Amino acid sequence: MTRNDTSQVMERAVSTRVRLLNAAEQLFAEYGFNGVSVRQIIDAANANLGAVTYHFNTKEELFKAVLLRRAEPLREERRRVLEALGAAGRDLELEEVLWAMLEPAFRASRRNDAYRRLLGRASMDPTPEIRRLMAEIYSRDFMLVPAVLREFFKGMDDEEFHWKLNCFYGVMLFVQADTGKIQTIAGNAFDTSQPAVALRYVIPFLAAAFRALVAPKSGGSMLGEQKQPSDR
Amino acid sequence: MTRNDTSQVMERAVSTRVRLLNAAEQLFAEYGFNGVSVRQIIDAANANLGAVTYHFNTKEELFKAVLLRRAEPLREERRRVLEALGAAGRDLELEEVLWAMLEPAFRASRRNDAYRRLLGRASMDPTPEIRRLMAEIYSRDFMLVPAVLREFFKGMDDEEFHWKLNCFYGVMLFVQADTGKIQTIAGNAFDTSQPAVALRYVIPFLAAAFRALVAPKSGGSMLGEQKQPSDR
DNA sequence: GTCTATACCACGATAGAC
DNA sequence: GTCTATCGTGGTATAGAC
Repeated sequence: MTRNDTSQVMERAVSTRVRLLNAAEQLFAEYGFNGVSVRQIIDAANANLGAVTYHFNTKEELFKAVLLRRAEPLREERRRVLEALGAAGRDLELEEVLWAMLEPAFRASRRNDAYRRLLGRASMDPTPEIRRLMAEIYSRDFMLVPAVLREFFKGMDDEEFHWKLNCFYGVMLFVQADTGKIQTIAGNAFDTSQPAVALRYVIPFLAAAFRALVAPKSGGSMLGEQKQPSDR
Repeated sequence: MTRNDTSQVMERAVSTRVRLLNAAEQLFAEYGFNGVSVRQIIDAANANLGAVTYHFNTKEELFKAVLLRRAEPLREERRRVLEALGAAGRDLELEEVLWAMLEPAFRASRRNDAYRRLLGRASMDPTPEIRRLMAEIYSRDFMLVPAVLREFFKGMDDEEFHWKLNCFYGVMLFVQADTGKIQTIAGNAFDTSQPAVALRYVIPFLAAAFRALVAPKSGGSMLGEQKQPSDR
């Protein structure tokens, strides 16, 4: 029946809501939240300005919806990879745990490559509203990393552990964000978009860094002192 | 004479141009280029909208002027520190070179604490215009790091060296940017604003990471492969 | 319920008065 | 050097078509 055929075509076509989410994901990833106008998004999605208000209310809630669509699958993937490692029934290596944290976030596909960059870039965005939003959506994921890694460094004091975590996030988010800065040094032929290659170099980098010894505070390490001791 | 007194007061007062630069530096550091309006800046600087056009032409050129004011002194400071190390007349340690790269950028003072965060945050900004601007202003500084570090790892192939550089920038810029993300894990009492403390932990982290061995490509490193060892 | 058309005020940029 | 008026565009809100 023609009516059936027509409705099937309608169902196969992507809804306005999803077209808006897809266009917003691409554009926010490329230009940041404040670098994209709602009108750019509706043009790319072939939609009307009011459709954004109807489906998402505000630009910020559209941004949030873009993130939420992928957040749960990513969380699930991390959980699955960690469990698969644990199922081996032996003590895990630090490198394996780092892999479980990074691989799901680094992985690219036709569907979520924009999300990978968006996640990295939005996580480094200074805007207070964006920072609040990221903390709201991803706080559980943030907590997973220290919870799992702390086991490997039980003797380490909190200050050192937190600084190493801080550096860890810098590496993870910067590689995810893939802003092209390294290409200004290494040249445009240097490809940072392949997750398997990234993991090959980032994991040994981070593993060695976490295992690094820090000189005890009392010791007179020349590195910790100021050059001019003039101001008290 | 009252005229003299008045003119001295006038001279002691900061010029509109400098008030605009100071206000813009603070606000851009906090909210990012696109997160601040010119009208916010002129309110904070007690200036008029037209004064921005007169002194800087556009918002983007005001942003550029904010960066340029501090860029040359920072470059000079890096050069000075490197030379002071070289003057010791011996082979440098990797840690000393890292210190020369990081300390001038991390150092905080009443005058440039906002600049430190602005530099880190703007360097991670995805907006194409900002990226172009940063490359234009700081390309020389970018090049200094690989030029100096390459000497320590002459046997390392380019791919590995560039990936390690990529991670290095992630750590440096994220620590500089000081976005407060780590505080959502470590708590608000965790202080990341002290350059001497940051250097104490970041330098051993990076030094160990740079020295880390990466398994050769041909070798069967389990980390480079997919999770399921089913094949073979 | 889903979307279109339109109006509102704040924004960046410009021209020109003072 | 400084300020005002104005233009096109931005995010948001709403009335109403379907």
